[in-house]
Amino acid sequence: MSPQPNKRPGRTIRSVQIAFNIIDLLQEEAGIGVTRIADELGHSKSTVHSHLRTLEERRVIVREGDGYRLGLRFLDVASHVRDQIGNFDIVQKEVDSLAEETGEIVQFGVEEYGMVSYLHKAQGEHAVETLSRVGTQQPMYSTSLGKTILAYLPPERIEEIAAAMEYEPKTANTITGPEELFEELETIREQGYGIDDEENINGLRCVSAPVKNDETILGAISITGPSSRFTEDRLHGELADYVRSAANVIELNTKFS
Amino acid sequence: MSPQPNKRPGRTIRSVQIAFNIIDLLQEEAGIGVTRIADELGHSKSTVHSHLRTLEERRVIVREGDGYRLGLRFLDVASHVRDQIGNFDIVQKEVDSLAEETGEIVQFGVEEYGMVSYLHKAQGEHAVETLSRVGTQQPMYSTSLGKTILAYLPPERIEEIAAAMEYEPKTANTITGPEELFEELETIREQGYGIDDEENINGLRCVSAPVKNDETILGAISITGPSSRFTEDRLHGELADYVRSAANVIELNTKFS
DNA sequence: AGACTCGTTCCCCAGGCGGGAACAAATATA
DNA sequence: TATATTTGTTCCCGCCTGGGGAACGAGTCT
Repeated sequence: MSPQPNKRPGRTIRSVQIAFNIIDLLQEEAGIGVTRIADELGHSKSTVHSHLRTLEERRVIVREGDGYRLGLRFLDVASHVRDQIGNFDIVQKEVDSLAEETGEIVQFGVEEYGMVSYLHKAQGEHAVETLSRVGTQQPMYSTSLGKTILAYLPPERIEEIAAAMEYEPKTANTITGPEELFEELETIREQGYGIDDEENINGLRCVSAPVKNDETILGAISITGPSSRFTEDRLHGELADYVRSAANVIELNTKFS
Repeated sequence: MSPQPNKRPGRTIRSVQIAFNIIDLLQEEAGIGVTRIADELGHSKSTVHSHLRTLEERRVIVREGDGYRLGLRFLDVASHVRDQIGNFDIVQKEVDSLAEETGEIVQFGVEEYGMVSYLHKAQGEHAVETLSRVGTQQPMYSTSLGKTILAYLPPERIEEIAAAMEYEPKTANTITGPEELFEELETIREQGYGIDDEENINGLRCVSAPVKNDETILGAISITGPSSRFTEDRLHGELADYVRSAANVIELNTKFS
C-alpha cells in the first residue's frame, strides 16, 4: 500500500502479526465475529478464537452484540501517546487558535517512519473537508508539512528517507523524483516555509512552517485551503506569515522543557 | 489490580500477551530500550528484541533516540474507536457545552467489562483536577456514572456484573456490599439520576443522568465538583436538572441513527 | 423438523518462539 | 588509548505453544 522505508528484516513473531491483523480489521469494520474474521484473514476459526480471547482478556477488544469492537482503552493509550510526544497542549492550543482566527484547516505534523503523521488538526468556520485524520500518515514529498519537516532533518536522515521513497504522482504537480525534491527542500530552507501547490490533492493548497527546538526539528504547522481562496500572493504573504508566527509561538513555549 | 468480571478461561496466546505487556510498559514509560524492557518483564533480551521488531514493523512503536515510544498510529485507532461507539460527536458537543455553561467537570461514561469507561471529558472554568482520564476505567459501585449506568442495564447483566464485583472501600461513604448497591440502584431508577456523595474521592460529589436509546442504556453523563460548591440541595436540584436535560438532548439527537 | 451458520472445544503435531550465549558496537572509566 | 561495562543484535537449539482440522452445541431461518 504505502512505501516501507525502514524495512529491517530480523525475526518477527507470527502470533503478534495475526493479533494486529485482527485489530486492523476491527478498526476498519466493527461488529464482526469469529467466522468473518477467520475468513477475511485466512485463518482457522480456532486460531482466531484464541486470539480474540487473548485480546478480550487484555481489554483491547470488547464484545458488543454479536461481534467485537475495539475497546475504549485505546482512548487512554492515545492520550498517553500525546503526552509522550511532549508539548502537545501547546501545539494544540496554537493550532486551534490559528484555525479559529483564519477559519481554515490547520494541522501539525511530525515525521514517523519516513512519513508525516498528523498530531493535531483543527478546522475553522469555512473548513474544507480533507481526508487527513489525526494519526494517519501521508508521504513527505507531496505535502507541505512533509517537505518542510524533511528540509530541516539532519542530512543523513534526509538521505535515508529519500532513498526509500517511491514517488507516486498524486496530481499533475506532485514531485516525481529526488533532484526535484532536493531543489524544493533548498527553496524551503531559503524562504523558511514550504508550499504545497495542489501537489497532494487537486484544488488544495497549503503553507507550512517548521517548528524547531534549537537545531532539531520537532514538526511543522500548516494551513490548508482551496486554491480559490489560497492565491499565490496570499500563500507567500499573509498565510506564510500566519504559520511562521504560530510556529514561533510554539517554539518559544516549548523551548525550555 | 482491578476486578476482572468476565474471566472466561479459554486458550490465550502467550506471544500476544508478551506483546501487550511491552505496549503497556511503553505506555507508562516511554524511551526505554531492549534491556530495560527485558528486565522489567522477566524475559530474555532476544525475545523482547523479536517483539520490538514486530511491533516496529507494524508501526505500533517507534524508535526515538535510544529507546522506543508508542506510535502516533494509536491516535488514528482512537478516532476510529470513537466513531465506532456511535454518536460520539453529539456526546462531545453536549458534554463540552455543559462544561462551558457550568464551569465544572462534565464526563460521559459507558460500561465496558463491568466497569465505567470515560468516553469524553470536559472541564469548565473552575475545574477541579480529577484523576479520571478519557479511556480509563473506574469501578461501577463507587461512581455516580457507574451506578447510574448499572441501574438501567438489563437485570441479568446487573446480576452478572454485581456477582463479579469486589467492593473496595475508597472512602468512608463507598458502597460496601450488594444489598446496599441494589437499594441504591432502586433509588436511582426512582429519581432518574444518580449521586456520588464523596464515595469515590473525598471532597468530590457528582450527579449523573442516564442516556438511553429506547430501553437500552448507552451511557451516562455526569457533572463533578467539590463538596463545598456541590451542596445537597444543588445536587438534587439544579445540578440534577442540568445533567438530565443534557442527557435528554443526547437522547433526542441519537434517537434516529 | 431440517438445513443452515454461528461460536466453542478438543486434539494433534510441526515449527515457531523463548532462552541462553556469543558477538558487536557504543559509551564509560582510568 | 586501552580496558571494562553496557548496550543492541544474531545465532542456534529444543520444548511446547499455537495454528489447523473436525466435531459439537446452540441458535436462526426456511
